[in-house]
Amino acid sequence: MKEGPVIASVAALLGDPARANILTTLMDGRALTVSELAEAAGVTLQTASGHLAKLDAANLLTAEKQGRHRYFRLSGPDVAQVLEALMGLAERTGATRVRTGPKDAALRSARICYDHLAGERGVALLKGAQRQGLIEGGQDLALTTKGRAFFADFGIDLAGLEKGRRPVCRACLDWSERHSHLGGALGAAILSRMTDRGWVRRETGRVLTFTCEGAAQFATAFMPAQDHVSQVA
Amino acid sequence: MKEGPVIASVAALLGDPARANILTTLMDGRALTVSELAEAAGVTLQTASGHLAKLDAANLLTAEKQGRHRYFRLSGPDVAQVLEALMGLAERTGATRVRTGPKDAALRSARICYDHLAGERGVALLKGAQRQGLIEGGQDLALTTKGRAFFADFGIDLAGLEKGRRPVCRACLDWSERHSHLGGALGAAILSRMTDRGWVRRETGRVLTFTCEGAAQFATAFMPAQDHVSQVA
DNA sequence: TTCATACTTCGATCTTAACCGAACCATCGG
DNA sequence: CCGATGGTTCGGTTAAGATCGAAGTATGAA
Repeated sequence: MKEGPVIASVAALLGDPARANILTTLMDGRALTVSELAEAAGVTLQTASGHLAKLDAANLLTAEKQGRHRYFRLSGPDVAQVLEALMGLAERTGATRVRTGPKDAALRSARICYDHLAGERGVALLKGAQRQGLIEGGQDLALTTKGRAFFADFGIDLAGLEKGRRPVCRACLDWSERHSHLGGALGAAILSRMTDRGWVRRETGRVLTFTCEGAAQFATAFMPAQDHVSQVA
Repeated sequence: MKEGPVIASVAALLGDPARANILTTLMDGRALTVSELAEAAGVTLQTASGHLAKLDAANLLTAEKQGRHRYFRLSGPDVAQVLEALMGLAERTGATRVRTGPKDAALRSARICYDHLAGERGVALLKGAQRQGLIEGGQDLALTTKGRAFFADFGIDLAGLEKGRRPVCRACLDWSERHSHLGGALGAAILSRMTDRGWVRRETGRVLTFTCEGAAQFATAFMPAQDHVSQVA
């Protein structure tokens, strides 16, 4: 009738457990096949295929055919952002399950949000960068000249990033912490450099684990002369 | 299984047309009775009562009893923000209806987003304030000293706002425009002052209309020496 | 060609939940 | 105390859609 149904159709799409599983699985930014997603969602191949068709029709996913596989990925960072926002709401809702497993703790410590670092470490990264005067602004973020030098030194091609359509700095609200972490092209580039250097390793799902040395270097780089983040098992 | 269901339960709540209608009706920040919401959603009283109970249980709404009425309102600005975000997704989804009625145009021009100004005018307000150097930052917004003087002069008690828990400046993504408008305590205060002064009138639903004089004063205040926003019927 | 894998489409079943009628509480006005 | 209005609870109906088995299509390998 009014404008309600407009949001209802999207929300209904996200409201099915199988589809929600598919989407959250894709939140790490990778592209997965139908069978992989079916497994992740806990449904059969046919069922998953149907769900993916719907999500694709709604432009929440993009499909890519390679041989006899079809790879699906989130169609953009904005989709991931809405999903994170919903997780935040879910937390306040009380729907979040009480049993906080070990994997959950790992997730809170460090995880991938689409293609950048999230969780405690992600929030710490942004806070540290702001404290050091590399990035300024609270909600609309911008690089300082000092920051430009720092990240160039870190091995990031800023000019290249700025050519793209994607915003360089973007504050992305973290559902587990209550603060923002750094998204955007820069956030993605930083994570990419960190994996290149072996600071961090991708586990199953969205979990990221820092190597022992990686954690130390991360700390000296982004939060010098400051308490380090407590280690989480 | 995974973490999907966490978001699924919330999303499913938003995914029913009746409930979506209820929520979007409440997006103007007012508190409405069960019967009013039933009417807005196009369902009977009993049905609406059931929906409201669910939304209340999920902490998306807060209820307030007054005599034999029960007033419901959104439980916070963050709920409204998620709803706006979903509208944004809906647009990209193509689910947005093609028939763009006259009311739709009015909505795009100026509307209430929870308790602050949104739509073309809302975006223009923030842009103007930034251009004049009253507010700085792109995503995390902050008042400049010049801005503090300006809004104090505008009749806003900044010290009072800063005492509250609510962030003073907050960028809120606009679903119709593609830019942010100003939310937070300051956004709410500005709209409040504008209605006090008779610049703007609240229509049915979320629509806001500027008086002729109000539009002029709005323009001189926030976008001096610049093209004015085109008038929308 | 033939077989196997990856996926889609179709059809039937079955669960969920939205919906309303009717009856039941609560509050207000007299 | 009574009637009227606003809201909730209950039960039965109904419609939507999630699910999977089975059959069909496309790609790759042998």
